[in-house]
Amino acid sequence: MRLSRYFLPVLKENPADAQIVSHRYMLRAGMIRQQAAGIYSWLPLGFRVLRRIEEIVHQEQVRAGHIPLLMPTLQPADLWRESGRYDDYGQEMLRIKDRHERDMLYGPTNEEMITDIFRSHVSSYKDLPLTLYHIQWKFRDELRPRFGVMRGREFLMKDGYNFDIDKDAALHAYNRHMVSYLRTYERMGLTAIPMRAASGPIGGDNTHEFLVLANTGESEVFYDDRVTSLKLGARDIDYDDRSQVAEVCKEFTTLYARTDETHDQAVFDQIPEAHRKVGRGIEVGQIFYFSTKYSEPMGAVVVNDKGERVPVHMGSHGIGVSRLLGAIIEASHDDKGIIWPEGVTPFPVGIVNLKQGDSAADAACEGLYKALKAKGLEALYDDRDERAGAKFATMDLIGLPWRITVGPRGLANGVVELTSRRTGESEEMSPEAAVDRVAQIYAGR
RNA sequence: CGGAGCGUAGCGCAGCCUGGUAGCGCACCUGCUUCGGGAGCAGGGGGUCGGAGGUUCGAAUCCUCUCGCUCCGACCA
Repeated sequence: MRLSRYFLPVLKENPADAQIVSHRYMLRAGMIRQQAAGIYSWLPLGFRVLRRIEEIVHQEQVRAGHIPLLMPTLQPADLWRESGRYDDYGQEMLRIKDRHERDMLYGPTNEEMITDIFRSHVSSYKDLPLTLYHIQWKFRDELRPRFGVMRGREFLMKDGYNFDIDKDAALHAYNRHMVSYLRTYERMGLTAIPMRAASGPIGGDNTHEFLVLANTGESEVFYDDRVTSLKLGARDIDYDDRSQVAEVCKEFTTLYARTDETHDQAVFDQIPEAHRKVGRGIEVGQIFYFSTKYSEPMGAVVVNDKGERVPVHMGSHGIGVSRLLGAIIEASHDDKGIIWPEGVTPFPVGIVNLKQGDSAADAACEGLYKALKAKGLEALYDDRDERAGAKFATMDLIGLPWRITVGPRGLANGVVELTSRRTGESEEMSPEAAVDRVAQIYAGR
């Protein structure tokens, strides 16, 4: 993408309403535009990152054996009357009437609807296990939206639902989700710690929240800091292998890590003092096992191998997709702007032409741009007629992890500069070498 | 929802107290100079002062109502 033809409305000054760094940078980098309290348009740069995050979530869900579908944003109230949540949910649920005065609602979550789909089409234990998920916009009419996309009213969420014949099978689904989530967050360059959580209005007694450590987080967290060095890495996981998956979960949940909701000071005090940490975290996901809470009232039953009709065991599992943008920025930025991890960056690399109009510089940039494209990498080429300082400032702000700087001075020696946004370190090399290096960095992305 | 505050150009703000017909910086447009970390000079365009009533010869400014947004607290992916 050539910046001169892109739509990237960056701001030099900080918008007054943005209180936290991720919100400020998302506005300044031209990623979002607020339309109402807690409701945002996604401008091209923000939209690219959102799509990228969504893609990673999809890939890891499918890898775990979960099946994508898509349910609507608007739902009939009757389904919610069946589960009893139409009255329980309160003002957070946006209620709407259609032209025939039928009660509708903008879905805050989809347990009822997925259960309805399940009960109409599945009737035998032979069709289990089954996990369906979607990534869809939700609306929760928060009392107080704030912090940009971190706490919006409209937000994009991945929500998945497992249907299993018994508790053991459902707990395996729970574990499978935990592992797939760990992998999902790692691919985004995040350390998200599973912490035992309290169940909210969704219900259930087995639940973990995934927290990204950040001092702007809304939850207070207590943890043994050795959890932060646990990594899933590239290990090969068979998601159908119950014991292997359970082992991974055990590895990641044995060390103490809890939010203020479930914190137990007595247990916490037993951690060696050097590892005992109190901090703040951003909740980026949550998994639940809630047994037959929805299947029973809504009649989601299957016939088991003895010919008996039994309610299925369910769980629901969510990842806040739009919130993740904020969380990633909170975890990865400096005073100049965002620093995108390679996994989610809107463009893999930026090209800065220091002297637009200089025939050698222009030609070198064009060559780099095309060579990168040939390797499947779409660079953001700053071909504007701006001074070097303005171009650097823009690149730093929008946070592309790698930058190739091209100027007449370097070209006279046959080199361009490859700079890491994270470390600020630069290395001079030939344009061909720069392309190869970038391609190597993104190999297997 | 309880408490506090703010709505004046795309963004950041001044003007309001003490009414007299709207201003500054950034951004934008034109020209010249400049050009390896947000350039300088000159010129220019853009605003129903959130909205509706009211007071007044006259309202961004005073009064009433209303809408929106933000912050602190209690709740949530």
